[in-house]
Amino acid sequence: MIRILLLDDHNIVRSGYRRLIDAEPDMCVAAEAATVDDAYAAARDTALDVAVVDLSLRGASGIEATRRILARSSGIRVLVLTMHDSPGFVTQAFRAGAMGYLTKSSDPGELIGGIRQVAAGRRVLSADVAQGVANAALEEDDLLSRLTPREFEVLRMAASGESPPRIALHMHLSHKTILNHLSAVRQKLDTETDFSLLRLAARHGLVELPTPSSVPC
Amino acid sequence: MIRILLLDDHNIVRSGYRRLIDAEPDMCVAAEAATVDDAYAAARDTALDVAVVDLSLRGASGIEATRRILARSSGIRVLVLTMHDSPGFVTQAFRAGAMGYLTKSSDPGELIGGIRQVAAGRRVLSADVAQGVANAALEEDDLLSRLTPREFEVLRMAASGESPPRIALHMHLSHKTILNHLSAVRQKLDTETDFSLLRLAARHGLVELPTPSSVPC
DNA sequence: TGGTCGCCGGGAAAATTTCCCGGTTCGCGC
DNA sequence: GCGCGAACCGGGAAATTTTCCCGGCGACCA
Repeated sequence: MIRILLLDDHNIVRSGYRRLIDAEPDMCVAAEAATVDDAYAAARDTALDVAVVDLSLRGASGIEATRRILARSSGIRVLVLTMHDSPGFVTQAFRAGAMGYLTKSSDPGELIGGIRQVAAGRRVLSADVAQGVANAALEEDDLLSRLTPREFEVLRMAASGESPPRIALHMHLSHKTILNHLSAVRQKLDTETDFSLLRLAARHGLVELPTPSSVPC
Repeated sequence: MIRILLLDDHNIVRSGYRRLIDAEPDMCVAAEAATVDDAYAAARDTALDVAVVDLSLRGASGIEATRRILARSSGIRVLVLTMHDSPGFVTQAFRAGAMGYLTKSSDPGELIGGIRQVAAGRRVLSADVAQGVANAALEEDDLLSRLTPREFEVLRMAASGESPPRIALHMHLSHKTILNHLSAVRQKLDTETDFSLLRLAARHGLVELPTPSSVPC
């Protein structure tokens, strides 16, 4: 019998997983957790074989959860189950010690099979995700390093919401120079829209972005 | 017997919901869909009582789905089930004709109960969400709520990084119409730059933004 | 000393955005 | 039914912005 811990902050989603898993004769959900702390406590107090972990949790990430669960409990394996399919997440997860990575778009059968694989000590990776990882590993060099320091700085200020005139004022430059720099940035980073440019900047940690939790404005 | 349509682009999550629902004696999942188009087709071809709709779909949003489902099938009621708890989403959903709004953090019992309520023609709203909506309604009208559904949808796609031509293609509209919508959005929301517009959208939970962790180092 | 590079900014061409228009559909009150 | 307003679609022209190209400056290096 494979004993399983579910970590996902959505109650309903968790309940659904439980039904899926409990329907299998050789596995059962031994614990549920909505937060990293709860999961940590469960891993300490309960005998477990596999932890099924969501990455996008409120507060700390599933990566952190993975690390903490593994640090506490020696026999356990972690299977990440998330909506994200970015290569970055995948490498982060495996680096943190996960044994498997599935997206929520996978077949329910893949989840069941994946749990068995992971419990047996084998690695698991969604086919759709593997493709992306392979591509990223080949081509992806850090885009931001092509920017000159000045361009980098202008992008940082623009991405944090300042308007070009304000940036110019702040940097004691001409309005026009800022626009020229921004133009160069757009071209070097090959972005179609300013939206995608900002997303790129955010992905590289250039700016911190507001989260839905800070609603009032 | 309440006949239900599930619309969610995550296969595994959908399967979980199905288990939850099929365990009830008086309801059953009559159709599943991963895309708005599939849901539309299902609503046309199948006799249905309630549609359980996720808001964050790849491509078009659940708002759009809600409108299209309701337009096609007269007897059906829509229950939105999503991770988002921002007031903007809630008002958009009800404006599109939804009868209920639950977050995934709700109890599984609330989903079951909510389906029964909605099927009976009563409105349903998560307690946690109601709080936020009430606050937003009191202190100031939510910025995003001044947008029309169409503008909302265009903003959502643009903010998630799609280029205007791609959006036009996806929505079967003219390139020009998208630009006009975006222009209206910029004006209504009074943003100086597209960067600040995207930040605003992110703050209201309109899009999920990439985090620094998604880049391989 | 000549070459390259980053940086600054002006001016004109090119592209985009904004603005305004007419048309359609839908829902609502009368 | 009928008028009314609102949302929606999209074309065309004006207005604005972005891009492109330019010259000039200082720093670094072979």
